[in-house]
Amino acid sequence: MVLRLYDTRSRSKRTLKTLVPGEVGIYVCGITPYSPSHIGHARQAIAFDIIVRWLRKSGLIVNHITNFTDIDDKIIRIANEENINFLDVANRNIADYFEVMDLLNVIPADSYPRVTEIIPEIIDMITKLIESGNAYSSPDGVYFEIDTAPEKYGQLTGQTLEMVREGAGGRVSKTGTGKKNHRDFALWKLAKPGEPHWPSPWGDGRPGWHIECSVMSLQHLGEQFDIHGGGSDLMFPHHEAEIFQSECCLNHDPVVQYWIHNGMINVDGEKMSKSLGNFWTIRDAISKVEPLELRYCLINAPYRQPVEFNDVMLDDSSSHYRRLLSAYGEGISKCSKGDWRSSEFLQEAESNFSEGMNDDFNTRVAIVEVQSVVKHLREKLDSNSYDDVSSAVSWLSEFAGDVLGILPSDPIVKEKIKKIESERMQVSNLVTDLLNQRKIARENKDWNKADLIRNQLNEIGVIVEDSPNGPVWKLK
RNA sequence: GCAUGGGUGGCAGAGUAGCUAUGCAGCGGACUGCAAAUCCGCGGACCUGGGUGCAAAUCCCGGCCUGUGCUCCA
Repeated sequence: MVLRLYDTRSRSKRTLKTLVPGEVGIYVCGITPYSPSHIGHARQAIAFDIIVRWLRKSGLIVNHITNFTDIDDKIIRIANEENINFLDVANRNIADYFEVMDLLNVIPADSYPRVTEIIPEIIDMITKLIESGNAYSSPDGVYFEIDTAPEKYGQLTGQTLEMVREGAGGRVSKTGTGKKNHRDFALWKLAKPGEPHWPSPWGDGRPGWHIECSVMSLQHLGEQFDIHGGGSDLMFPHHEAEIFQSECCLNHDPVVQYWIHNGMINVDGEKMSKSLGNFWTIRDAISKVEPLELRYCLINAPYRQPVEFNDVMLDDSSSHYRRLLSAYGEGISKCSKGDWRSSEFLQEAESNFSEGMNDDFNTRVAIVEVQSVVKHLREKLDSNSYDDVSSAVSWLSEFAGDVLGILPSDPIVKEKIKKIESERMQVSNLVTDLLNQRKIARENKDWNKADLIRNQLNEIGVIVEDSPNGPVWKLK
């Protein structure tokens, strides 16, 4: 089967053909750790997590690199405010990132390079860019000179030099300083008093924002590599700057074969941002729902679309998610996994699922198939046909679990079931007693008393459901 | 202003020419004393004006609305 992905540069879906057959290198721009991670970071990490999972599932050996920009203006500002070292700010937020990503079931990248660990390599690349005539040193730093490679402008956003010249309007004047041209961007910034800095041939300072990614991708993935990803808000200027740097330094065109960008999160129809006050950290969200419910919510739309996020959306997706998990949990507690390939229905579901994923990682289509298998599983559970239950469970484990990452691992599911069992045991006698009383009341058609007992049970956290085979109860 | 996406039922959101998307919500039914859970069924949509086609939500042109980018941003 052929995997097609949407390439921002060509603005079309292209068949994935890797530079080295059977292997794929993917570089994803990570976070600037100046504050605890928000759900936009979660959406991005989950989107690329699933992309990587699917590439692996397709038989490719994946090398996945995600970076941390652990030095920047905002990190410095916060460090100064709190009177601590800038690395303390970065480190605590990186720790937070790893913690929440683990909760969200994001498989770690193969490497997480940090800017502060590759300063010599950055200086090397800047040196090369000066030697090749693409960069120049000025009184306040080193800049990349756009006019040395004008043909590379606007490859991702479609803008031309003229457009920016005109459209920049009032913004042009405030960018000045040592630049020859307002469109040039910084490779090395000389330190102002009190700022963290590293020595360089051009004076003490620190790297500009874009150069790190060119250096890191080169280091880990080579002079040319397959996929470069990131949020759509990074297309300009960050990723276009990377194209200038990498291609001019390495003399390859293109360095990156496929550019893929995830959509933003909207709240009330607008991009989530701190200034609008419509901001959710990951911890905000997972204080309301389980982490995997959040994960489920964030893959409801294909990765390129904006995701509309609010309480209602979160509630909606968690209610379906619970249905999925309860059917799955019931399934694995009743029988071991079988072989889904023995079922025609499940083969069909697999085929639809894979077709969706191969069409630019369409998780929405994939979820529809998951929903349909859950429905199928419910039917089989209700009719006690355990061969079918065990094959459906194995399908879900493979696709909803391994590929989409929305199921907890079986030990955790079983642990949870066990925990619930033991909690049940603790109240079991009391509940049985009350249920007997209720049974008698119901037999006497004393509905008031029966409902009173049900309310009483509800207060101690027990939900009673009357099935055709008598009452079933569970803990909230 | 320029660039680049999008406008599908109450909500979310697939679908690029002919065949029920799907989920949540709603309605009806089964089951129930009621409720819950589960199952079955139903209704309801393709921004607008033209064009091409036997056939258009789907292709082409115009209009309107809207998101994002052009400054740090996942």
